[in-house]
Formats: sequence, structure tokens, C-alpha cells
Amino acid sequence: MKKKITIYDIAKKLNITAATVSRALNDNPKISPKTKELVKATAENMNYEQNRVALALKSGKSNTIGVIVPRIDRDFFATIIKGIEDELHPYGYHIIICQTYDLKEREIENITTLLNAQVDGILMSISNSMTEVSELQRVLNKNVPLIFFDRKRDMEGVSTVTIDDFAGGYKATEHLINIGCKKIAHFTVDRTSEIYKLRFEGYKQALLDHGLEYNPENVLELENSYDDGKKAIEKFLMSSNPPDAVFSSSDYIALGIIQGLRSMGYNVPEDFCVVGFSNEPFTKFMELSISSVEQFPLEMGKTTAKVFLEQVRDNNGQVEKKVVLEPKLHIRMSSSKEINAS
Amino acid sequence: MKKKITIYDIAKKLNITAATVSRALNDNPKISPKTKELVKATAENMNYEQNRVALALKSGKSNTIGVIVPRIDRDFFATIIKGIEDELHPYGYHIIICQTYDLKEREIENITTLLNAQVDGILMSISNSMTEVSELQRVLNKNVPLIFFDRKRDMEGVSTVTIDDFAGGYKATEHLINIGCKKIAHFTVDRTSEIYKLRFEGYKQALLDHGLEYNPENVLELENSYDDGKKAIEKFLMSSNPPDAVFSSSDYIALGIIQGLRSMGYNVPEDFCVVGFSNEPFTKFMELSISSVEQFPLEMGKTTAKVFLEQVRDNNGQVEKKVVLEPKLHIRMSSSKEINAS
DNA sequence: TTGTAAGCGTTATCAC
DNA sequence: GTGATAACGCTTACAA
Repeated sequence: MKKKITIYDIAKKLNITAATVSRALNDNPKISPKTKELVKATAENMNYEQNRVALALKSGKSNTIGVIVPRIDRDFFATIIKGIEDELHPYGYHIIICQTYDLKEREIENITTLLNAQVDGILMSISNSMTEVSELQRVLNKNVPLIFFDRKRDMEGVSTVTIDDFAGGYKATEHLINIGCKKIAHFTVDRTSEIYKLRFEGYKQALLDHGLEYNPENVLELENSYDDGKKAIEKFLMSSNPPDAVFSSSDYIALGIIQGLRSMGYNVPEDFCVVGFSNEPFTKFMELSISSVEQFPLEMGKTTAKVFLEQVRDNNGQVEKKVVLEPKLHIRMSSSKEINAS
Repeated sequence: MKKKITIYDIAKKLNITAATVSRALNDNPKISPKTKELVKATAENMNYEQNRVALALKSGKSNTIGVIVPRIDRDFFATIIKGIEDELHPYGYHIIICQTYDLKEREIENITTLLNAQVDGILMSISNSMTEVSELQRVLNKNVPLIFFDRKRDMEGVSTVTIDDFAGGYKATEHLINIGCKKIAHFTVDRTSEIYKLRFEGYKQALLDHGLEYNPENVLELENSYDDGKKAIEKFLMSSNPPDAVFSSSDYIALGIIQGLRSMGYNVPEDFCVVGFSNEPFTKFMELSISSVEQFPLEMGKTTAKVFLEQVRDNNGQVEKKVVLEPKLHIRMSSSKEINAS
């Protein structure tokens, strides 16, 4: 039972040729119904299973697509992957997962292995450190569809599925203004990354549009972690004229901020309001729930998959798509001054 | 730039044969250093990249392994996958992700496609509904290593990496007893699944070992969801002699329980203690943090990968491994009567 | 040290 | 309708 059955085995058994078997299994109309049935029956009988590697070599299509993310153990990315898988599974595609940990070398390496594996497409969230586009050009040179989601870079021939990060930052900040916050700080991550840059710009614009002063000193770039958020706010509050709210581009940082505030005796939301970004599950579950901007990762994953499918369908139409999803602000306890939680 | 470069292309350019090119690229010692260098240089130059599909067809090894989980957007599974990827990536393996949503048909389908894709191994958390082992036998028949993690089934030739669920249930229950709870209920999920059965048995044994009565009426089987936990506890509390604690085999149910308790005016942990299972991130982040049993998913994933690697290394030694990890109880606010939170 | 040729399992292009 | 054969890109005996 250890040997794998090929179409030759079943051809031999039936005294026909492998070509006929192949045709019969693929429902080629030129094959008589009689042999078709016979072949299918014996194939079933012998536990035949098509070797898709051989098919991939022959056809150049592997029915496999590569997905590259910074890391998989973040709800945001896991959910995107789920969306991609849900959408692509019915079409017989497999998903190969690669993590980059935001390292450029890992990203290049992953692209190489995915190309070598003859994937039919690469869907990726490009890492901050990926500065040269030349490596990505290799993908396009091989005629492999490339699509960015969430973290993109502008590149000819590459479709993107992102969220309107500017609008997200704007909405969050405007909300803080509307509930009466006067001095709103912004905690963010490395702004060479477009997503953080745009959220920041949304923040800034909201301030200006509402006649508030924009002061660069109120903007802090941190590592994307709980600890850094906590430390940063504790330091910040020591200053002579501390803020009364923070819009954070990261939920993890927002969480740290809130814990820091409470450890210093501040009441949230009475003394200080906080809004995060990403709508990570814990923001909702916390007893003092955190306001956050939802990015709809499931929809983002599904949309990315759909864009890929379209691109494959009419690969002549090389027009790149730029899908931008609208973020949604969830107002919760951490910023509920007059308005109620939702 | 659209054509893919093969070893033939570079052979032609150098007026040698493809075999020599192949050997040179693979550092075959019989090739002169001179040609080796030459070949490697021109390969680099021509942007050659090995076609791993051809290699897979030739060698029968795809350097790809399949991972099957109920769903990827649960922190527990995402973290396991991360552990597997982290461990296997250095060895050049790719990970194909499949979701089953606990559906038997999906599981069978995924196994078929993975086998057709010629994966070098399948690591899976078997779903509750997968009653027949015959489908899984197909994997072994093809000589493809099969390893179960977390949710296993006893099967000859299959290694398993699990957690000691019995110990987890026992520890959680014993802790509740130790802090003075008198009537401890148990909320669980479908106990035809071994993990839930064992957690239940640990619960039962702990009661008996401490001279407490075991009453089946205090055990409820629910869907694994927040809503069901909330509804169940609210109903339960209506009874004449309600419990004063619940050990839940699911963190999501535990979360629902706590919200239900508070909506009915109970104080946690003063009036009622709760312990969950899985140590999902939110249990820690909540202001009223939830005690929970940690399953060490990262370690579980890594261990599973290691067992796979060992199995591949000495495939003659067909001895199956049974690794059982020790769970750890995290005592937090939801069950901190006399003892302090950790 | 290198060339020749077969083979991995399919499918596609000719023939008949 | 079916058979023979080449081809996908690579590795590997076997020769030379």
C-alpha cells in the first residue's frame, strides 16, 4: 500500500494508454462514455489520486498562492488570512503562509522561496523595512500577480487593498475633539510606514480643521508594544502641561497608556480619554473598553483574494486596482465623556 | 523578461550540459572549482531561480508541510502555527494552512488536497466530528508523516503533542476548592472531543479527591461562545441552590459567565469565582482579569514541528512519540479570594 | 571531470 | 475514440 498509484498503473490494468486515462479523468468529450466510466471506476477502486506536482510542472500553475505577513499571531493578520482562505478555498487554491517579522531579509527570502515554489500569486503586507522595490520587481517579471494589503507601497502593476488610514486618524481625533478634549497627543509607530504616516496626518488635519494647535511635541513615535505605551504616558504626564487625551495608532500602545494612567491615579475617561487603532479583540473585552478604529480585516482579506481572482481571470487587463476600505470608529468607555458607549 | 530561466538556458550560454549546471549549482564535488564558479556566476547573472516544482516531482519531496486547524483566527491556533513556522522555516519547509471549521467534509477534503500537493507531512488538530480514522489512514498509506497536536485521536503510527488536559482541569478545580468554593460547576463543550472529556474528568477527580460531591447536574455542555456562557450562567443562577464557582473549559464561555454574573449583580470574585481555559490574551488584559489554564501554544507548535523533524530524520524508527505538555494555571482576579493575583 | 539519457506524473499535439 | 510521443525542469546512474 506504500506505492503511489499513477495513471500508468490504471492504464496497464485496463490495457489502454495513460493518455486515455488522463482524458477520461478530465472528462474529455472525445472519450466514449463507456471507457470514461470504466476508468473512473477503477481509479476510485485503486485509490488513485492526482499528483498535482506533476500537473504544476506541466501547466506552470500550482494552484497555490503565497501570503506574506509580518507575523501570524496577531488577530489582525490571522483574520486577514482567514478571509483570504475563505475566499480562495472554493477555487481550489492553497495558501502558503510566510512571516517576515518586519525583517527585510526574511521578506526577500520568502519571496524567493515562493517564486521557486511556483505560486500563482503573492499577496503581502509589505514590511516597513522593505525599502527597495527591486526585489518585488522579480515577482512581476515572472508574471506572478502581486497584491499588497494593508501595508502597501506604490508600484506599477500592483493592486492594493488598504484601509483609509487618514480617515481613521481623522475620525478618531475629531471624536476626541467633539467630546471636549483640549490637548490631544498622538502616539504612533515608525512613520516611514505609510499606514502610520497617514494616521498621523489624519490626526494633524483634524486638529487644524477644528482650530486647534498642532504641536509636534505632542507626537511620540514608539515601539508597537504595551510596555512602551505605558512608559511613554507615565513620562509624558510629568510634563508641566500634560495632554488630556491620546489618539494612539496602536491598540497595544493604547492599552499601555490606560494602564499607565490608572497607575498614576488618573480616571479614564473622566480625566483623560484614549482612542486606539485596530479594534483588537481585547479592546472590546476589557471592562474599561477601549475606543478603537476598526480595520475590517476579514473583509480586507476577502477583498484581496477577490482582486487576485479578477486579475487572474482577465490577465490581459493589466489595470491595477486600488481598493480603499472605510474604517469605522468604535466609541467605547475609554473616550465616553458625554456620548455613551457603543 | 517574462520567460523563466532554466538550467538549460545557462548550459547553452556556457556550452556545457544541463547536468553539469545542475551539479555545479548543487556543489557536487566532482565538478571542477573553475566551472562551478563560472556556472554560479552566470546563474546569478541571468537571475536563475530553481524550479522547486520540478525538483519535487523528481525527488518526491516538496519541502512543504500541511497544517490543518479548525480555524486560524483563534489566538491559540495562530500561535501554534507560528511555533510550527518558526521551527520549520530554517529547514526550508513551507507551511500550507487549511481550515476545517470542525467540519468532517472539510477535513477530508483538505487531506486529499494536501496529499495531492505531495506535502512531506501533515500536522493537524483533528476536529471533533472526525469520527472515522479510515480517511486518515490514507495519509499513512502514502508514507506521509502524520502528527496530531492538541486534539488527537489514538492511531497507530501517529505521534501526538498534547497538553495534559486532565491535569489542567484538576488544577483549576483544586484551586477553586482551596480558596473555599463549596459548590463548583463545570461548563464545557462537546465531550466526545478528548480534550474536553479530559478536562471534565480532571474536574470530577479533583472534587472527589477533596471529599466534595460530584453532581452531573452541575456540568453543562455548551457551544464554545461568549453568548452561550452568558445565557447559561444566567439560567443557572435562577436555580434554588446555585453554585459559587465555575470551572469553564473555554475562556470565551468564562468571559460570558463573568458578564452574566455582573449583569445579575454578583460580585466576582467575592460572591462567585471563575476559572477559564486557554489563557487567551483577553483574559489577562481585562480589568477583572480571568484566571485561566495556559496551554503554551507556541511551545506546542514548536514541539510538533520538532517531532516531525525527528520522524523525518530517522524514518526507519517508526516509533510514535507521545509528548504531553504540562499546563499552567494562572490565578487572576476572577478567582482571587484569599490568594493574590499573579 | 563532464556528457548522455532516463525518469518523476501529467497533459497536449499529432497521428491513426 | 484512442494511441504514441514529446514536453514541463530537474537529478542521477551510467558512460566516456
